Amino acid sequence: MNNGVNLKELAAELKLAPSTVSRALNDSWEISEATKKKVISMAEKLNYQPNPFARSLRENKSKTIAVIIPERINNFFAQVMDGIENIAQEHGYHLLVYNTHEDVDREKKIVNLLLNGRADAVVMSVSSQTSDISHLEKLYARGLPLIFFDRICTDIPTTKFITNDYESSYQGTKHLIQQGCKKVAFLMLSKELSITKERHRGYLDALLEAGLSPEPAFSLNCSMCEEQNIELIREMLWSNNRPDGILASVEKLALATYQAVKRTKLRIPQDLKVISFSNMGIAGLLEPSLTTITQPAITIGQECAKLLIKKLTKPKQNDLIDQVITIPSKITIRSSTLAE
Amino acid sequence: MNNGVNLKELAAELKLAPSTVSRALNDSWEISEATKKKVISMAEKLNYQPNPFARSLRENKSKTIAVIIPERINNFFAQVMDGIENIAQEHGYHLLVYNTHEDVDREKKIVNLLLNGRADAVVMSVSSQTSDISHLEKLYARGLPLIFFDRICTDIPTTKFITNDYESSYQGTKHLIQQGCKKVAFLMLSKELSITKERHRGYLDALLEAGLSPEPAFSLNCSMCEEQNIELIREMLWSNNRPDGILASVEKLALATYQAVKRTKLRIPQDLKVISFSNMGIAGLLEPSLTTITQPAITIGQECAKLLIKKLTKPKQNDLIDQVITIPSKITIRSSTLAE
DNA sequence: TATAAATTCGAAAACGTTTTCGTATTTAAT
DNA sequence: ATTAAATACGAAAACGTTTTCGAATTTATA
Repeated sequence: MNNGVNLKELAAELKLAPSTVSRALNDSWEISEATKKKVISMAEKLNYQPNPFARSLRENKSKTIAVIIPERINNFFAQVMDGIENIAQEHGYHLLVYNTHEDVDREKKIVNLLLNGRADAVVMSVSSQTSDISHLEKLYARGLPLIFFDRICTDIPTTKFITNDYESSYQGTKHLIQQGCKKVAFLMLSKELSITKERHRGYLDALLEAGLSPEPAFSLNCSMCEEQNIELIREMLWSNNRPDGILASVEKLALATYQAVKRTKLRIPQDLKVISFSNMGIAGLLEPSLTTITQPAITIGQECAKLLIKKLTKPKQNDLIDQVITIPSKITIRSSTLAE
Repeated sequence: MNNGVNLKELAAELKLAPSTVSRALNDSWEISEATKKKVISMAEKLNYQPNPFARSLRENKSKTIAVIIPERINNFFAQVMDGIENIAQEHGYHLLVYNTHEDVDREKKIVNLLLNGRADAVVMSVSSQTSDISHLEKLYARGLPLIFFDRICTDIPTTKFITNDYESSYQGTKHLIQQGCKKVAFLMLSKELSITKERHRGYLDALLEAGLSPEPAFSLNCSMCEEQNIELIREMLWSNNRPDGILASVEKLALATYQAVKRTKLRIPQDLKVISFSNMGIAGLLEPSLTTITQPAITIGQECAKLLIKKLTKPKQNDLIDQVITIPSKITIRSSTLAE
């Protein structure tokens, strides 16, 4: 409401020109130490707060980064956000946060909102329903620094941060096989997602290497609806050719699996072993405790922010070159994959 | 980077004055329908995007709401955020999100950052370490619309949204007693917090009503350190005068309790019954499943945003009067409080 | 001592909008 | 036909910064 004192008033109080005061506050070499001190102390006394919009308008930058995630109630994305915020706060950047709720239309609207330069850069993970990427291409063409993480968009030539999806999935599947599984199922959110493609490849390769033939029906394409997923999994578990192991490519599908199992007579891990990509803090408190592939979420967020801020502060030297940077996950073995 | 076409260029293309174009786009009555159509179609053709900072500077508002929470990896706060974002998106508002990590110093820095008018309003839940509220008073004095939720600041005369903390806690404690508990402990994050005060009152009153004398040692003041909390709780459970029931005033302390119990020979619910304020989606998947008091998080978020936006769009008619609005929680009884 | 260079500051433009004020044209009223 | 009012638009100011350009004073150089 009341915006306090502005630069002109501060200058008048000091009997100086606004330009001088501005330079003094920005520690310009053109201003003597004596006046700098006077200006700064008066600014503190009057509690001067520069208007961010005037500054943004003039400098054509907002010190703001937009973050777009598909889900907020999600340990992985929440941790990434914390990582981004860590670095951003350190450098005086603000965070505009948007949740697409896994909805492409919402994603498009949000991306279009960012076309006007409200944020200096965008870091995002695409929704599971995103196949048409014209909105992202438009954003990229606009020249706005753009970084993807986790669920990346391969066709946009910029830097992406992911975990070792293929390798982790391969190792996870291998672990299931080593624990005695013969029929391993793979649970995915959407075939479009970069992570499902890579993780599915790792899953398939591990099967083939073990001489197991991948059953098409065991690659289960789930939806966004929790209850639907549970029923889908339950049906698979009730079929006469049911899997004895499950690799969930995202956390929520592991939880859906646990719920589905509760609707059967099956026991984990005796009848069904479960491993999942998950950043749950309490995987050890589930019954049975869940074997997880944990992504380095905070690090991923930090690296995204670091790179972006480097690009923003030294635009000449740094370009977001078209590359995929991989930070490995960590497998934690718990009861859900215990051999008998 | 490239900001596209601006108002002046758009006006030149149309051979009109910038003022006319501005008015046409803002659907002013001073402009004829004919020119409005011309302007709008040309604006779409050239993909004109108004500069948000120029607009903010001129209008002295940013269509941005700042949200300050103490923790991001927290089901309750994540749900509240989703609720806020729902309403905000509907009305074209953007969300600046800040996480204090339960740290007062961080909270102060963030609040000071908002003093310059970057956001049109603030909705927040204070950190557990906040006792000195001078920074909040300054923010309030600044005239910025300010709303608290959950962890409120009673001394700031504005509108606050909470759940029925006292009543829920009272009922939760009563439930434990009804299930046979004679010695109920209360776990809190910090004595300063509004929610702990209210929830503790409810706890005490339920004990007194049942003729049970509150044991001071059973009101356990925990810290922010997960491991410390677990040990604190474990020690309490190992004492020769251990509680047989626990009411956790926040979710993370219930989880700490579960971890602590795993380090003892005790069983839930046979030796210890547990109930907790919690918005976990998977309370039913814990072993044993956790009896919860679930706050109407999404609704709280939505109501905060609704009220704030009403205040922002019709500033004259709406004031954030000094009142506490209560939206009741819901108790879901599960295995962790089952009587033998 | 005269001149060049360094130091320190001010005036004004610029960023891209919205809005106040003014004005020309058209329509209505007498 | 004359005047009043309504309609439709333009010129310019304003929002609060930063920065370009210029100028005055002081210091260094010859």
